Amino acid sequence: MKRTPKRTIYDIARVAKASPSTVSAALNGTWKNRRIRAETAERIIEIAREFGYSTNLQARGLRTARSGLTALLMPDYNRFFSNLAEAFSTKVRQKGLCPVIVSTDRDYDEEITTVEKLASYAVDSLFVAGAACPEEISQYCHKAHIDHVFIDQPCSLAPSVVTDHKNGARILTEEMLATRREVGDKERDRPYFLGGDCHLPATAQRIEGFRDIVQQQLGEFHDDQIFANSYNPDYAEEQIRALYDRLGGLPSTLFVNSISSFEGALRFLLTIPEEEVKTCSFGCFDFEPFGKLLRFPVHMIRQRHNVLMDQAFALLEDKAEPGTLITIKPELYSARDSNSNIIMKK
Amino acid sequence: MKRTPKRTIYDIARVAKASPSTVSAALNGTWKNRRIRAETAERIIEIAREFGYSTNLQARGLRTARSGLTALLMPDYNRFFSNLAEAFSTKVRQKGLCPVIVSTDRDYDEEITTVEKLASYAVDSLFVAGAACPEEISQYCHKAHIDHVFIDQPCSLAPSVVTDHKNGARILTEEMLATRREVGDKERDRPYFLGGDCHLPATAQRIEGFRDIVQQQLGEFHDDQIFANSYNPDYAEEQIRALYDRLGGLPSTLFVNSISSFEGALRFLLTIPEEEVKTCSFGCFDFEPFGKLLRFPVHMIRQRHNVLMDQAFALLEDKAEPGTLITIKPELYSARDSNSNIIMKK
DNA sequence: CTGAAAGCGCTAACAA
DNA sequence: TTGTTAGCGCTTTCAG
Repeated sequence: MKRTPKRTIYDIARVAKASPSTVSAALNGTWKNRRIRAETAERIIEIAREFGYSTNLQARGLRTARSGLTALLMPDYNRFFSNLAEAFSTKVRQKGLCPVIVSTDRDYDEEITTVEKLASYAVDSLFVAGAACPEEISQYCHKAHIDHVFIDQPCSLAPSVVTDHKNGARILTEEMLATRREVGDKERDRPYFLGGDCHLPATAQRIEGFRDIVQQQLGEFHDDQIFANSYNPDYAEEQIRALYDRLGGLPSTLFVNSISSFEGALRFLLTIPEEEVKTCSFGCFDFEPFGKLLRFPVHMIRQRHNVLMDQAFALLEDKAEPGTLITIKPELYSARDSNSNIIMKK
Repeated sequence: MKRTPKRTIYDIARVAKASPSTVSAALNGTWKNRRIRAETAERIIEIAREFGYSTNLQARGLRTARSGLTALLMPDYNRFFSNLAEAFSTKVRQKGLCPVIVSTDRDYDEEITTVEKLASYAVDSLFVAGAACPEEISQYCHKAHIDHVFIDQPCSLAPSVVTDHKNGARILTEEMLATRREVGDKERDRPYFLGGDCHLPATAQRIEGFRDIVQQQLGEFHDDQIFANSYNPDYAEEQIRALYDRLGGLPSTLFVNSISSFEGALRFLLTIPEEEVKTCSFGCFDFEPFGKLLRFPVHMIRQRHNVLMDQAFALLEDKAEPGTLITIKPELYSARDSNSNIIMKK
């Protein structure tokens, strides 16, 4: 059954009446500098084709101390990271390299051991998205001489590319205010911010942007307009219910931070009449295709996964300085652009 | 800056005053059979720890003609495949191996070249999900002596595990019928099937299951209850609109095949009053968390990605025969179980 | 223009 | 109980 004992360059060399080194050079393109006769090279390449030869990448890797593997480390396969993974995969394959994607479940130890394992395979470079412990990872990579870059969650010891949360929040807030209908009640006409964790940088920056615009356009802002103690959908559900009860209705403007919080809010919204829901101008700092298909308008912010990835590759190629931080303004998906029968101001 | 010229077993051997082979054995567990003194082994392991030693996996791979890499090939990162990828990743890491996930965009050539590349890395085994060309992939794997298994899209030349579409459709149809409210109009009370491609096996099997139950419970069935010429959302949108116009309202039971078709249907549903939408019993042969958060009941079918993956691993471990086909009954997410204010029969 | 030979780091016979 | 040794398949000086 061993019909294919796997050909090597030695087999080819024998048939081509050339030496292994010549074959090697011919096959991997180095033959121009080795001044090998084009004719010889072509002959070798032809034989290799006939043999169905393919380079043993482990052998090459052992010899060159590289591997042709490019790795992406990420927490899980939620929509955003899945999109990142897809962009990554495409890019890496275009370069003729092999993508290795490992998810580590936001687990500190898993992240470290995974990086160690990847180093053992001599991956050429490492992309780290949404890391739990960026600094440790970066330290290890430096020690192991692995080029690396951070995405979404920055690291002070390496180049990073992240979403511009503050400006994203500004844009979203502006759009919410531009499309809202005031109800004439002071309390209900104040914009509210729901969900996320204000102790985490991403949420904190979004709150900043939100506050900026609110203050600028409405003149005043109070901290009790913010409910940001958890990403948990249950938290969002509770808070919006409480708010609804207190105000005697929905606020006219609600900034929902993340899809999970939006899910919680939606669970509450199911319990009140559709007409009421339609009176509120919603913004969601995250993107979910189904958001366009609800029976009320929702503006959404989408992280540009492709741009983030492109920039990450660029940072690596340019061998950017450790501290380098690139921020990418996210995209607004305005409910105004949906072709739905949603009701808005005017 | 080359502070870490990377330790090898030779470095350890020197310090431990042992031979490289002893070190090797001690470090990879083979030392029991090699009858190495426990004391020696421990000493070696200790030194390795101090050195921060880690095995060069490319060298080991070259020597053993294996790699410790386990690969998953899939079309893209949609929800289902992302879930598969996550299950895969977790399982592989548990085994101490390294997952390699490559998406090939449903491209025939990409699939083949990717398999070739993976073979060049001597991956230990290959999981292929939703393949465009299963047979070719399998042939190549056989030639290259790579253990492989197919998921979702079966292959006659290798073991496969797929979803039981027919029974899934039965379950879904039963649930839709059990929860529907008839409107008293003969035409509108016939169940309809929307979306998918009846020339593809998956859709064909779902139609079979749908028809089975409809015939069994309602006695009659006509082919014009089926609209299955495309997965495109636009197609679904058009067809449901036409149906609505013809019937003078929604049917009381609608089986929507796949999330993309559901999206199309939803676009139409946005254009009619909520009260009308609530009169229809919807089923979707796919799972989407937001489906539970709509303002009307939707029963959903979810492929058991974890079970599919578990079975795929089992097939490989048992070295299952080439023709082996395992079918997995999918899961029903009944709208009856959602804690929403949806309106149903009774 | 081309070949010989060393060696990447590891494992597994085979000796001892 | 341990050491010696021969490669795995490739790339890369160095010598022609």
